[in-house]
Amino acid sequence: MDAATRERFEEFYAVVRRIPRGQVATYGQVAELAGYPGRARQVGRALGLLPPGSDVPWFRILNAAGVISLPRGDGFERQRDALRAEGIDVTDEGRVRLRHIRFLPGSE
DNA sequence: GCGGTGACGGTCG
DNA sequence: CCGACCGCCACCG
Repeated sequence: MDAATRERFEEFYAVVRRIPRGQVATYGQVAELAGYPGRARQVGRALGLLPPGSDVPWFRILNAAGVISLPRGDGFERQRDALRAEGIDVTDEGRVRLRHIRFLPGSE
């Protein structure tokens, strides 16, 4: 991984850290806010590299449909539990009401 | 270097 | 609501 990529991933993390408790954002939104529109895929890649116990709230990131994108399994359940732990309604399928809890810059 | 893969997403039908 | 297509890009075999 080159320096430019690491730098970009750090910028993604910085955006994710700004998302308030109880709110969520989409991969594409994080990429856009970081200044890299169209690179939603790399946001997922970056979040996947986070070590356990990171201060980056990776679990507040969902896909554009408002659904957890992690494949079913331990990771999927950890994210679902983390969201519920902060009062967010999440269906067993991992869907939230995006329109109601989406992070909107400026409404912080 | 090439092709496939995947924590993605907008557009169309 | 769903699937197909295409654009995106780091990583892997």
